[in-house]
Amino acid sequence: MKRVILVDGNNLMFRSYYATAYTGNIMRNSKGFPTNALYGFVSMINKILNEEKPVYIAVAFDIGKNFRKEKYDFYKEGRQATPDDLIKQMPIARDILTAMGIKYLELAPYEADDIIGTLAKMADLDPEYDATIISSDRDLLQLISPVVDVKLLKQSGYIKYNPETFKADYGIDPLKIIDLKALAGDSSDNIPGVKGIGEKTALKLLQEYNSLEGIYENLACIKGKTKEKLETDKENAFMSKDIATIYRDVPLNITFDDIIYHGEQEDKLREIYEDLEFYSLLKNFTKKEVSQANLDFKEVTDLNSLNLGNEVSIYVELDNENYHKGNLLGIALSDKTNNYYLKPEFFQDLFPLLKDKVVYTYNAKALEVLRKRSNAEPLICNYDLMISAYLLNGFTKDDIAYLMHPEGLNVTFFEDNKKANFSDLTTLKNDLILKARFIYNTRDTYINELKKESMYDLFKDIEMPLTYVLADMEYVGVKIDSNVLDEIKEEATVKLDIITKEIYNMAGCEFNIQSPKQLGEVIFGKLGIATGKKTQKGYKTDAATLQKLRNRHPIIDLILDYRNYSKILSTYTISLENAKFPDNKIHTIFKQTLTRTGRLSSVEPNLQNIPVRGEEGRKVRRAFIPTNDLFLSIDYSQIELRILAHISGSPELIAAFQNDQDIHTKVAADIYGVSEKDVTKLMRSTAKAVIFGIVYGISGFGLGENLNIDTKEAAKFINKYYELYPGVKNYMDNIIKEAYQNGYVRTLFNRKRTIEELNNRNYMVRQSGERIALNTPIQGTSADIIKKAMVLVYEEFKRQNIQSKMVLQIHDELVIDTVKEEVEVVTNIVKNVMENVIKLSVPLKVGIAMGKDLYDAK
DNA sequence: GATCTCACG
DNA sequence: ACGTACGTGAGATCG
Repeated sequence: MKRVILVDGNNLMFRSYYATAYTGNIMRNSKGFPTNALYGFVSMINKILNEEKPVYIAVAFDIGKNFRKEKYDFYKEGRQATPDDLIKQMPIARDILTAMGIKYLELAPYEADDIIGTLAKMADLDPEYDATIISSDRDLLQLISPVVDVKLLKQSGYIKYNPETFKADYGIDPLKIIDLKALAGDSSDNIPGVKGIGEKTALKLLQEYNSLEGIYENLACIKGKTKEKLETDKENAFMSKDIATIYRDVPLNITFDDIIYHGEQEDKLREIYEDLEFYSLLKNFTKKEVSQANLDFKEVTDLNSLNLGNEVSIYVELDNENYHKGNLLGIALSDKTNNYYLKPEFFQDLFPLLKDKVVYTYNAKALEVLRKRSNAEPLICNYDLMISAYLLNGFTKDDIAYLMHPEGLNVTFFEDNKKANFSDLTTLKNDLILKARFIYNTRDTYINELKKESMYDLFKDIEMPLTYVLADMEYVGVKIDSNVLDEIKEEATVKLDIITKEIYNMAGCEFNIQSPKQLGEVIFGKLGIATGKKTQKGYKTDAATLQKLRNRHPIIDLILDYRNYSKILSTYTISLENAKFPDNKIHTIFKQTLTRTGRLSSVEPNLQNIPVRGEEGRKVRRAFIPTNDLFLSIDYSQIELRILAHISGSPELIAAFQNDQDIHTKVAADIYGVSEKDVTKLMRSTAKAVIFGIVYGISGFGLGENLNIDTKEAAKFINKYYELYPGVKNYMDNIIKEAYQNGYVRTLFNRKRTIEELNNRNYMVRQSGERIALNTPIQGTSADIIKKAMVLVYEEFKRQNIQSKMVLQIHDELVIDTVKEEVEVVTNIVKNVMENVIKLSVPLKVGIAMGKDLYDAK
């Protein structure tokens, strides 16, 4: 028996498109061409090829006029127009199939269904063949026969239907799905059916009378409203049946030999994937030939022979993304005319030769840390490609290969190189040369682009110098007292042991408390404490949910305790200890090119989320100790609100800050209409929540959830706030309008964020885009401000030969590892710089704390 | 690898 | 009727 695979291409494309379209950022290549539907389509086809190992396969598409529309004018009316972004991808799907060696079929005025129906009929008639149809469209189920089955695609996986399984599920024969539609109609195709009859009634009728014809012949036996409905819509019912019937005699003039699977033409497929930038798929190809553009280079064996021009680009490759521990693999240099490759051993001695050059690089921070590690002479790069690419496109990944591939320069991705253990030295050298050359060649373009986008100052005066500040902070690191961590670990372990036993005892069984699934079953199932909200896989068991159930059962408090200690144990003792270097310090990496707002992030480990709110967790801060004498922590007081006051120009808010009022108390007094001295704690904290929410674009519902109050009451607070501070409301409306007009928003320092979500067809996604538009200028400006402050503090420390070291930035806070003799001068410098880094219509204010460890310095 | 949960500003 | 607060990183579970 020969099996034919028949794929509903249209269905696959639509499905793939809508599977990801709602999220807002549909996948595009660097030229902005949409690729999301194609990516899903290709994945699906690959899966089919893998699972079915087909010999005969065809993919059917809709094309041109549609004969059903001719017959029935309202066919598929009311359907939303196919999005442009999807239409554009349709022809490429065909190209991909051709390159894959798969035949695709299309013929006007027929639909994909009809083509599949015709081929299925051929299989029905030819004893040598049977067929499998693949689609998520239930209409195709009518084609099921003893030799034709259907794989009906579901959200994940599929259901395979043959005549028996279909009947078991639906209670009718497959062909009767047509009659089902004739009665129940189909809103997606705008097939009317009989008004008032749905799937349930239709199935009952068909089980009794077998077919549409049978039903009408026995109309006399049918009672009541159903009968009336059937009588009224008889004409529609038969017309619907006609429309719903797949046409199975499309004049394709082919035989099964015409749809034999030929296998892929790798070069053609690769070309398409490269254009679409489907890197993960490209990786599946057998060993790619060495980078296409081979460049001439000289391998330097004697640094004296190196004769560099005035402008030089440098690229270094490490065997680890973590440059605090990675080893150097090779060095490439390019100047105006030449390319050079240098072995790692030349690294240290290279720096004196670069001293008076204008140096360009990719990831200057990594180079700088590496330089410090090898004690080489200082070098300040003038231009960094990683940073400029990030400023121009917030989605850029931290691998130069992603910038080069769209230009046809197919250097190996870091990930792949790592998997291959960096074993291919020839490719490595060649790739390195291409990278150095690329940095050099694109520099002017990027600089011009930055200027055009008004971000050159941000780049030159803030981000570039900041790279060196961050490199220094990371390299200096933060000392860890392992004894403190051990104590906390010990305590947490003991506590967890006790709590675990108590929980098991109360639950009446042992289970994995760390598994939300099992925990949910115990709380909501076994113990029946409440009717829980559901997540995708089970019940919600997060702290906010559990908090509300605290008085229902003593186990809840135990679980909250358990979670608290287990977080401390795993993330803040064990992992932190593991992250410690041999010098007893933690050297985090501050990611400078990651966030969409301009903030930094901190990884390996994250030092921006060390516990502070809860007392137990906060003790972890005792383990962070200064290398010098004490920690000084200086943080901005309510910087985001001050920025909101400034950019909204709200006179009330500005005045409040100018008078140095407690803003939460002031807003509470305003909202509740009482004098400030009568503001209670609860009123103040409610006002605080409202104020925070406003900055995020909160809704009444969200605030209600947060404060555990009624949605309407929460909405009242929000509206009251808008009334009191119309300038804020005005800002919100304007920035959103502006964002829709431009497609982006900017910070005070011109940092730009494009917001694709605003063009999304999904209302929720657009709403989210609006909140982003409203929040980004605030959060982003705050990030700009502290970044500039860091640069200025660093420069001032240098100028005054300060030995104290900036070691951490936590968004609105700087932590200085301070020499005790310098406490006063350091405090003054940092406070001064931070408060005066920019002149706003409200003063910037800082808070100062110090102590022998990070616990006290807060 | 996706999901849930929780730590921070 | 819909779903509902911005920006992050990381650990544990589970299919």
